Amino acid sequence: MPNPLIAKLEQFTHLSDDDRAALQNLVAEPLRCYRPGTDIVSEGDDPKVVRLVLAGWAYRYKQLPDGRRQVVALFLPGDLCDHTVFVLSEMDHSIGALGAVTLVEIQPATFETLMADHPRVTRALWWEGLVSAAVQREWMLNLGRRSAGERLAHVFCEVFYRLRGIGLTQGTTCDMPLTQTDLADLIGMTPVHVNRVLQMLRRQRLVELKGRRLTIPDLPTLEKAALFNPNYLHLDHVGARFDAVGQHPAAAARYGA
Amino acid sequence: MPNPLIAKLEQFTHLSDDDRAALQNLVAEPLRCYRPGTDIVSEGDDPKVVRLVLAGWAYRYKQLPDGRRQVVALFLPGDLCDHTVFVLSEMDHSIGALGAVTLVEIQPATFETLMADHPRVTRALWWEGLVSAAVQREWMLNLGRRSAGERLAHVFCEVFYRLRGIGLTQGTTCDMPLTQTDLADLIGMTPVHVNRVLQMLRRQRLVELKGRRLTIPDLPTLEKAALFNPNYLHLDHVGARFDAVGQHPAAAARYGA
DNA sequence: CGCATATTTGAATTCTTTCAATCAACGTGG
DNA sequence: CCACGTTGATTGAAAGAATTCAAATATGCG
Repeated sequence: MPNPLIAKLEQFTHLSDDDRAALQNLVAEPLRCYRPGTDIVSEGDDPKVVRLVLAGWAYRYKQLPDGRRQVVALFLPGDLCDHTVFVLSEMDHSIGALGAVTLVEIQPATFETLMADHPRVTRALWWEGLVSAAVQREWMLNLGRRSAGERLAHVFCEVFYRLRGIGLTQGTTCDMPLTQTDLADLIGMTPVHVNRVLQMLRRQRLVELKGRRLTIPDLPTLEKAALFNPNYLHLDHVGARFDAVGQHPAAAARYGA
Repeated sequence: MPNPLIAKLEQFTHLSDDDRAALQNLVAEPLRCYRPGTDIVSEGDDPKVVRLVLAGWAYRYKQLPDGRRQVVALFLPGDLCDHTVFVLSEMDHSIGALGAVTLVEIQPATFETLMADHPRVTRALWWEGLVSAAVQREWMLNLGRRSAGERLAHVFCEVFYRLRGIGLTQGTTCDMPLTQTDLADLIGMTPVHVNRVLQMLRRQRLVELKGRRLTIPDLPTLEKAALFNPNYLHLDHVGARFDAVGQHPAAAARYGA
C-alpha cells in the first residue's frame, strides 16, 4: 500500500531514500477500514495510537448537547491526526469516516523511533502539524468573517489545493464526497442555505458540482471570489532551508541554483 | 521575573525541581516589551524565534484584504506560540499586543536542548500544543454553531478558566482588557451586536463587566448558558500517567494513592 | 420498480448588520 | 479644576442575511 504521507511531506522538504523507507514502514502497523458514516474515534475515547489516513476522507467534528454539529477538520489521504495525541487522556472531539476510509494505527513508540532516527522527517512532521493548525485558523476566519458565498468558495479552493498537493486532482476536477449537509456542518450554515449559495456559485460558472465530483473551470477566478490566499498552506517548500542545496528541484529554483 | 509557563504546565504534569529550573532558565533569553495596540509579529514575517508571553495579553489575528478581521487565538501569560514555528518561512497571521505585553524570545536551539534533556517537560509542551489546538477547535464550534449569546458567554467562561489555571483570578473576578470591538473580532460579530448581547447577559445577571474587569457571580449558571464543557482544556492532570505515582497531589487522588 | 437519501423550492420569521447619532469615561493641557 | 478631544459604549430604525418549516423533486441503489 503506498503511503500518501510521503507525497504530503515532500511538498515541504526533500526526503532521502532512507527517510522515505522509514515512512513507508509506518504502513506495516495495523490497518483499519471504516464504512461510510461510521465513527473512527469518539469524544471521550482515550487516544492510544496516532492515526494516518491512507485512503478516503475523514473529518473531525464537535457537537453541542442539542445536536448542533461543526466539522472542525477534514482528513484527506496523507493526513495525520496530531502525532502527539497520546499524551491526552481523553478526546475532546470525534472523528468520522466520510466515505470508506482506510487508515493505519501507529504506536507512539514507532513514531518516537522514527523521529529520533530521522531529523528531516521530524522537521517535516512539525511542518505537518503547523499547517493543520494554520488550516484551523483559516477556517476560523472563514466562519467568523467571510460571507456565505466566500466561505463555500474557499472550502472548494482549499480542498482542491490539498488534493493537488498529493496528486489527487485530475485536471480541473477532483473528488468531493461531501453532501450539502456535510458542507453546511463545515461552514456553519444550514443545508438549505448551502444549497442556495451553491446555486449562486454555479450560476456564476465558478464551480460545477455533480455526482460527487467537483470541477473548477477557472481556479484563479474562484480564488478571487473566495478571497483565497494559499499562504496558510505553506506549500512554498520552506523546508528547503533544511535541504542540501540543489537537492530538490523547487528548492533549487527558489535559491537560484 | 517569574515564569508563568511553569504554572501552566503544572496543570498537566508534575515537574521536578530540575524541570522547573530549566523552564525558569528560558526567561534568561532576550525580553521584549510592547505597547498596547502594537503588532508583535506581522503576517509575512519569518519566524526565527519562539515567543512566550510573560505578562499582559496578546492575540493572533487574521485579516481579509478589505479589513475584516478575525481574532483566532488569545495569548495569556504562560502561553507559548507554537514551539516549532521556526520551521515555517513565513507567518500566515499577525500577533498583536492587547495591553502592555512582556515576552521572551527563545532561540530554537534553546528549546531543542530543553526538550532533549527534560522528557517530562517535552510531554508537557506537547500537551500545551494539543490544548491550544483544542481551543481553536472549540472556537470553531463557537463561531459556526453557537448563538450570539452562547458565544459571548463561552468566551467569558474560557478566559476565566484559563486565567484561574495560572492563578490570575481573584475570587469570582478577573481582568478583561478586551473592548467590545475586540470581542466582536473574536466571536465574529459586529461591535453593535456584541453590545446588545452583552446587555442581555447582564440583565440575566450572568456577568458583570465594567472598567476592564469581569465578574462571574455564578460560574456554573454561565457555563450552562454557554453550553461550556471544559473538557477541551484538558485540565484533568492527564499527564499524571507520566508522573511517578503519588508525586503530585491531584495525580495521587486520581490513582487512589 | 421502489425505498432511502439528497437536492431544490417557497414563504414567513428571526437574527445580524448597517448607518447614524448620542452618551459616557478618561486623560491632557490650559 | 474644567474644557476639550478621543475612544469606547449605547441606542434606534431600516435593510439585509440566514434560518425555519414544509413540501416537492431528483438521484442512487438493491
